[in-house]
Amino acid sequence: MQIDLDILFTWGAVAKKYHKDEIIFYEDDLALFYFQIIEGSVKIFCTNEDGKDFTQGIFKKGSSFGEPPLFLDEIYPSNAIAQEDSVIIKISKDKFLTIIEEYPDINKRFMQLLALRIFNKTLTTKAVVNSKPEYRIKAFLEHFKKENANEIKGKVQIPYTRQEIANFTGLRVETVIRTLTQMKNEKKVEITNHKLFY
Amino acid sequence: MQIDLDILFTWGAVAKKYHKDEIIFYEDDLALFYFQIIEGSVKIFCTNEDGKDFTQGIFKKGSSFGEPPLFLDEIYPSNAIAQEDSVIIKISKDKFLTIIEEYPDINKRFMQLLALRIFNKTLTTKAVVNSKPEYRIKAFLEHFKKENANEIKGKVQIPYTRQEIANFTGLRVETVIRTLTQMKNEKKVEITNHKLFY
DNA sequence: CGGTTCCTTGAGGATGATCAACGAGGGTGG
DNA sequence: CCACCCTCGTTGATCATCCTCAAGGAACCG
Repeated sequence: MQIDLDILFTWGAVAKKYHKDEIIFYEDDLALFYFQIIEGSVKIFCTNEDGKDFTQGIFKKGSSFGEPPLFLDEIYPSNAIAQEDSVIIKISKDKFLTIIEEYPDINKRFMQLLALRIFNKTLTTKAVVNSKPEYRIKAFLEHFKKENANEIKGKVQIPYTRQEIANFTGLRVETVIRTLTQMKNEKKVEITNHKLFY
Repeated sequence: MQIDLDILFTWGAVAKKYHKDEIIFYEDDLALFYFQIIEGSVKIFCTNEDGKDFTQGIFKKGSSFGEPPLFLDEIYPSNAIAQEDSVIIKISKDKFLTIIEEYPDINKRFMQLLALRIFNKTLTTKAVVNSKPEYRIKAFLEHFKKENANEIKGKVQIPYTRQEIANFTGLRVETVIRTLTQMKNEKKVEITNHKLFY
């Protein structure tokens, strides 16, 4: 949970429903609100000139998203879309910034959150700039495992389609599939019944 | 200037000289200090398995670098090297975090700094994941111009070698050169006497 | 002038993208 | 229970392009 719901509502936040595939904000929109997910999930992505999507991140229940531009008077560098029917709480930028100032512990947690985002983006960039598909996919799997690090031991099922992995890694579906079967033969991943484990 | 030097010294910071090409920290080192450049410049970079470097950023006089892991008890995801003989002020992580708590305006500026880094990294990732060399280079040039945005009007000279541009974009030198001459023919950049203008 | 460092060009090869087609599973309605 | 559809996974053939390797030229500096 990012900011306590009581606090958000006290300061005048409102919850809004979004249908699956509804756009929450567009690239180049000015950032005017702080968003926090109460129910559902949100994908942040960019589209390049030839229509290929790149997934910058997926955010789940309890997470906030799209905060950085709020601190900068900037536009969004990516789009946000509801991946499923979702309920999202919104509060204006000004109020959000005030909350950040009023509550030192929230402030501190945001600093850590931003630092973590940078850390992860550094790793992502490093992985993605590397041409080799296997390296990119391994980095993606590693990252997923770390995020859901309940159990370091043992294989974890990867709950993404090949297409989604392609969008995360900047590869094409076919390349993802071919690389994964290769990795399977080399025992680097496990595939049972089309389901992927790492 | 990131943190006022008086404050840093009051809290027990020390300045240290680094020679050109001296490593300041290595990837996988635990982050123990806050660094701020008094004189010189620092390059943050990663090296991938086949020895190719990727430049994550270059920091100049007055800037801090390598802060995100301080907030996270994390290791560095990249290396830092002095690009020239430099003087860098160091202060322990604990003291740095204390300063952040004690001075609200410094806190605020750091929040903005981290937000800006995320914003830029989002753009970088977006550019780098795109296969087309021209797009990657254009994004790099755009970014440089924005950072040094004294004069939006008119061409700016790009003070980097082709190799450095290659390291920023994840391309090979030859590809950078060929793409640049192509862009020159299409009047997208200007090249005079091997010097590049955008 | 000799030695670096950087820039440039060409030829060839490796590999990911593209295009086209098909297979497999799951859900729905008749 | 079956027929249909829709999404997801898979495979093969071909293409485009960036990388690689090799060589030489240009600028700069002591």
